[in-house]
Amino acid sequence: MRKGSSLKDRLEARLAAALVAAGAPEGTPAIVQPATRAGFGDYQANGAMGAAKRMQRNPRELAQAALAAAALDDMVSHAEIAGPGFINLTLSDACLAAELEAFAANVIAPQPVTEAAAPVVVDYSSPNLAKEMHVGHLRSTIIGDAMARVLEHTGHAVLRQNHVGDWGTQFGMLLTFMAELASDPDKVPDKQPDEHKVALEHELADIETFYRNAKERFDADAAFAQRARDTVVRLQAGDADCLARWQQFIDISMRHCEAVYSRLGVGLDRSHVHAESAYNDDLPAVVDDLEAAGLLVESEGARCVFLDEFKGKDDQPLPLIIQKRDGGYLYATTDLAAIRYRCGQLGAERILYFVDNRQTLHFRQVFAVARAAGFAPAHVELEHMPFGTMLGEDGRPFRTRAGGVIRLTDLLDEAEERAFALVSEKNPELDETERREIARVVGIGAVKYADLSKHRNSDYVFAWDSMLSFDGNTAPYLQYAYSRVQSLFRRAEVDPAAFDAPISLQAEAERTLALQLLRLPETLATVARDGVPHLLCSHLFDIAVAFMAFYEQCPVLSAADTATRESRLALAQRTSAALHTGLGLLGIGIVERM
RNA sequence: GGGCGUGUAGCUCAGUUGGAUAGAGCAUUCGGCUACGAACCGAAAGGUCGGGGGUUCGAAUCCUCCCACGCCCGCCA
Repeated sequence: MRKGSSLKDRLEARLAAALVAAGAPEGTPAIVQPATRAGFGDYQANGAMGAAKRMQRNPRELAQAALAAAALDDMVSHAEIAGPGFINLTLSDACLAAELEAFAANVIAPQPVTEAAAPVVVDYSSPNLAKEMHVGHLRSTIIGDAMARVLEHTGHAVLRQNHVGDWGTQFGMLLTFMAELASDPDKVPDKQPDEHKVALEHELADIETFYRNAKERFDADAAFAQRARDTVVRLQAGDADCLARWQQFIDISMRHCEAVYSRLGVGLDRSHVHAESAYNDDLPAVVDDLEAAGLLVESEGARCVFLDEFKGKDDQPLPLIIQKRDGGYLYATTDLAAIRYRCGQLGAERILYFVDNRQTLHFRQVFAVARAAGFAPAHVELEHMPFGTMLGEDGRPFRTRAGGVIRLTDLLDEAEERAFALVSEKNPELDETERREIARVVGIGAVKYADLSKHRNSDYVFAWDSMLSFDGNTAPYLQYAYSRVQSLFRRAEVDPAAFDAPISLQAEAERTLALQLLRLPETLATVARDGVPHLLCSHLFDIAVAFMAFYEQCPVLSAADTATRESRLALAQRTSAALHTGLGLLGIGIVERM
């Protein structure tokens, strides 16, 4: 049995083969899925109906023939044809017990990277270093990070790529403002009188404010604006002075990001940064390649690629601008260079972009051009994994009353504060240090889960209360379930990591829990394929609900006999491992008590 | 004007290549702590799946037309 293969996959493979054996065309899927209702067993196969229709055969007969040919006796204790041709399957207790036996190896342990697997590149977070990270960066950062973990767990070599913006036009403005402050500290805007002559380093401690002040200068002073534009040119031409100041700014801004990543428990560090500027030297080569491929066209002074499949207003051809009239490059050029690098140097077989859905058209164009230019060979999958825009509670694109954004730091502070108040109320007997630590894990977890648990493609409304909710389908519920299992082990005085015992499923609640646990691999496979971690959230929630029901109905420590007690402890142990692993893949922490 | 996306319970959202009686959480109502931790559990109530038409054994899901909202459509990223 292959590690990580799900029960569903195995049933699917056997029934699909059986359908073919029963006369269906090669490649006919069995369409196995969890049963839609309890009375229908554990899994159902719906493929016979569609196949029979195409073959003009009686669907129930085909289903019956397939079921016989599949010979599922080793897995299934009861099977029947229902309705127009559903195949309803009930897994045998022996099968469930055997699966639970191998749980640690098949489900919990990461799948080894097999074959000569080419790496999957995950492009996520990618903040613009000109500004401070704000709540709008949560989705890309958190979802991308969870996906990187899930892909690794399911046996892929993953290369995280943080394509930070460090080379855009705004840097001219920022560097000019920096130079001005360095030479004349009196120009520091007097937001507060005592900040009048602060050092540059101190000023840069709040990048968001720094950016706003620079922008104000830019908008108000034409001479300043011109100097800013000149600075961009000098920077991109490699002027040593500009580069030094740029480096200083980038370092400070990167440190801000790293602080946020660290608080969020996001697995990004400097080794994953491959900034826009890193492609600077490649850009002329990208242009040359496009030229050589005969794709470049000059239009209104700019060099563009026009592809037939993209039309703009009035059916006019839609350009992808590669090089501006003034010779400057744009983000399309950098994105093409990145694809060229990731395919050519990194040898990627799949590249995932966790980027705002407003860039959908941009990526469709860039991908198409990358194919046409040969930067991305046909076997490489380029996938934009778009996510929704953050809206305010009025349904308009999000802003604070001051027209700004909410800094991630402030959101996380608020989350921890609320969690601390809650844990202090629920468990005042814990000492403050422990309550602080619990508040940190619970608060951050709640924020992350709020983002992870929704389908990434829908817009979402920024609201403190829903983001910091601790009730219902939230991270704290899952963390609570985990801490309850741990409590069981503390009382039983056994180490869950070392404990094991034969499992025998008697009560209905035990069987339900077992099935939920064993479905984890099929969920992980879907998440890895489609980039949808919300399915993992909802599955972990199902596991937690099943555990809570089991916990209510099935006494563990005071079970009637030792065998039952140990069997239930073993089931609890699987639950603990599943929650630990699942939350870990989501990047959400756990606590032993809360 | 064209393209992309969204529209499901009062609110926030699930719904996996079309499957059987559309599911959760919150809120509401009712019940459960001398109990392996009540951040919990059980139950009830709540739906013309934006609207019309079509495809078929079967549609929230596929096709078509319409409505509402959001985003994108040449030198920002």
